[in-house]
Amino acid sequence: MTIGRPLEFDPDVALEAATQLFWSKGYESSSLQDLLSTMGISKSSFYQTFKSKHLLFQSCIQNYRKMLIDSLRAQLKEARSGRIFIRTIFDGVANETIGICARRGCLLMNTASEFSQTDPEISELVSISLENLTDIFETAIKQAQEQGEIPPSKDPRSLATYLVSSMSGLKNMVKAGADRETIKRIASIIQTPLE
Amino acid sequence: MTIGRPLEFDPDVALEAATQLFWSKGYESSSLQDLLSTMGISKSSFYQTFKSKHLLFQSCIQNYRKMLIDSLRAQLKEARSGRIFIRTIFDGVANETIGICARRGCLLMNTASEFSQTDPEISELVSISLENLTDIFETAIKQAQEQGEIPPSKDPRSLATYLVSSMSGLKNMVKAGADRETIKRIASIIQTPLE
DNA sequence: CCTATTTTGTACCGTTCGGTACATATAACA
DNA sequence: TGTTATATGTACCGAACGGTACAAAATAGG
Repeated sequence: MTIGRPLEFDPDVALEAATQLFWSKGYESSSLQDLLSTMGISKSSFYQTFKSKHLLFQSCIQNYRKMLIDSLRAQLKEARSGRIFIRTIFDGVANETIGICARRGCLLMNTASEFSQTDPEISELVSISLENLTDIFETAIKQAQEQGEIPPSKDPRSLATYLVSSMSGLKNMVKAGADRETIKRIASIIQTPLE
Repeated sequence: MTIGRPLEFDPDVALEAATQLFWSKGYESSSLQDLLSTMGISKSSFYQTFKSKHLLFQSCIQNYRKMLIDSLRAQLKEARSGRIFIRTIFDGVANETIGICARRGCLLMNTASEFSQTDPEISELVSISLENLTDIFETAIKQAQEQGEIPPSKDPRSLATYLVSSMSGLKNMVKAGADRETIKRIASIIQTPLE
């Protein structure tokens, strides 16, 4: 057992709460007060455990990255084919126009947009995360090519980065207020280069 | 002649300077001090002429919108065809990876991302501006269809919104740090649904 | 029970935030 | 030359910002 007074909160739960807040409001607009309320801890505990707002944010990005990548990997594994996986992901964005957590985009893309290379550590984290994302799409594309769903002539890596870019744009359209049907139509067109 | 002491600065020049700052740093991260230095005016003049930071921002979006739309319209007019216009626009994004004003994306998309529907007036302004953008792409697509460059079977409006979405994603990839060649490749794939 | 170790509550830090009040300066008009 | 109208300079506002100091509280080991 560790010595000293035990923590009165679960750091993982608090981190997840912070991640959700940053996801919804971005870095600058999430004040320390906002974070403390959302995480349900005091200022002392905050700085004791997470050191600073900036370091917490980095942890949140890592947390989000892991969550996202794990989820996508699981979905790809369960999907009946690489092509279906991609279709499911893109068509699913239309559902982000409704609900309580709607129109918050993707934390990684939001961060890329908010910081745009002004912060080295953040840039590095975002870059790595986006590469992970690209890797998954690339895997899905290669699978689809083996399954004859995508022409083998197409370069998987290029298509994958194209999909990441397109996903970023699509999510930003959601943030801009586009309706469900519009998103569906765009998502459909996005996938035509796969044919 | 107007009565009273004359302005010691050109409001249009100051507005343009503010627009550039908001474009580079976003709304929240552009402090009043930043704005005053960039615009080259005093706090008194600022509030006298522009009322508030928020109202100034709205004016800047209008200013940006006008600038962007006018520029695009002119380019479309000069272009040898609708298809070439689109190609020029998308391939040109690769150049935004270099230079002093690089990686700042598009003020409209940046604003959509930063505010994501939290501010009614801003949302409205962004929506209208994006519609204007879509209109131009739609015009270009229709021209291209008449010129036999794009299959007439494709719906111009859907393709246009797709292009807006794709442009948003592409610019965000630039902000995320993607290199010139990557952007070029993505830009190329983005245009395949036009064939 | 005492000490060592860690967490938490409370008060406080200087800075910056966007915005305002008001006196002063500069112009046109009578 | 006042008078009126507008613009600028200076000082200031309360609130919020992220962050820190330090004492009190709670645990484990001796």
